[in-house]
Amino acid sequence: MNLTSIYDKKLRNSGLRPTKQRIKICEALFDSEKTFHFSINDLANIINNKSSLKISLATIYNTVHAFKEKGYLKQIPLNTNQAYFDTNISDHHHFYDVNDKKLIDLDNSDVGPINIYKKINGKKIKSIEVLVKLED
Amino acid sequence: MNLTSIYDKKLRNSGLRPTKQRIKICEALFDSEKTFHFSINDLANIINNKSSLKISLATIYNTVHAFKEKGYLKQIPLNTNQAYFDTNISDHHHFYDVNDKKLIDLDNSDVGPINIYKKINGKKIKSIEVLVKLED
DNA sequence: ACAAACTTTAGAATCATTATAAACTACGAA
DNA sequence: TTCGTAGTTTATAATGATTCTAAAGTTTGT
Ligand SMILES: [Mn+2]
Ligand SMILES: [Mn+2]
Ligand SMILES: [Zn+2]
Ligand SMILES: [Zn+2]
Repeated sequence: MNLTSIYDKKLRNSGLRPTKQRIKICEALFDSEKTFHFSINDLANIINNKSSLKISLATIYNTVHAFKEKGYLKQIPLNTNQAYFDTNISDHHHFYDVNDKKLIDLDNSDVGPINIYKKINGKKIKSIEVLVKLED
Repeated sequence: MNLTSIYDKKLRNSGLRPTKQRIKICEALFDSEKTFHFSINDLANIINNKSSLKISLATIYNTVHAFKEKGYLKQIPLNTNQAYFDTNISDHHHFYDVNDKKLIDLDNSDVGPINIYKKINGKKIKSIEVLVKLED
């Protein structure tokens, strides 16, 4: 089974029609071995520079949000003027280099176990994310 | 020594002139025992509802940024469309209730020690912030 | 082939934030 | 105290990421 039909199935299973735009966005996001971090504009450039089929920004926004809903992407909590996403959806954390403005993965194995002792009544933990800021 | 003259000194020591706008912003931020979280708009409402001296949004932005630079405020890393700040500048962390969209402090004592095993050459750790998302 | 539901898109709208530049204020020196 | 300068405030405009709109295009099941 080739990648395109895997994406086709992935999309169908999520209730999303496998349009050529969505397949192409899947290719840009999930073809590579390595995971990566990106802003919407990064992704638009990746896609629209390397191909003749141009995808509108609106579609890229729509698709990234849909993929985030479905759990195929994660958004990284950061104090920036634009949203950053991650194709690495495993439980993991981040370095943020404030000088170079770069994100670096911190695998779960790079961080000791995190214990939260405080409980809030009627609420349960959905995720725990650690942001480690780095400077020179 | 009253609060106003404490703020006066605090501002002078930071190289900021103690204008009536900045004193008033200090009062809104630092008079209370309790620390709190706020957006720029929250702060503008707090100030401009409870007083006859209206302060322009531009000044509030400028002052909040200046205070953040000086370390009198912290910005909280969050995926929201607006910046959130914290008058609690101690080392601490946050719950974010995704249903109620509320921030709750997690004191350092509420979180076990955090160990980061990965090192990046030439960089040092500036801060470690944990965001724990809560859901119902 | 057809109708319905879904999708894409250009362009407009929104809105948080930043920039501009003119009027105002604080402050030190004379 | 008066003056000059640097710093500050403000209304307003500009910016830019994101979302909305509605019309045109596509996919899907029958
Ligand atoms: Mn943010
Ligand atoms: Mn953000
Ligand atoms: Zn990552
Ligand atoms: Zn806090």
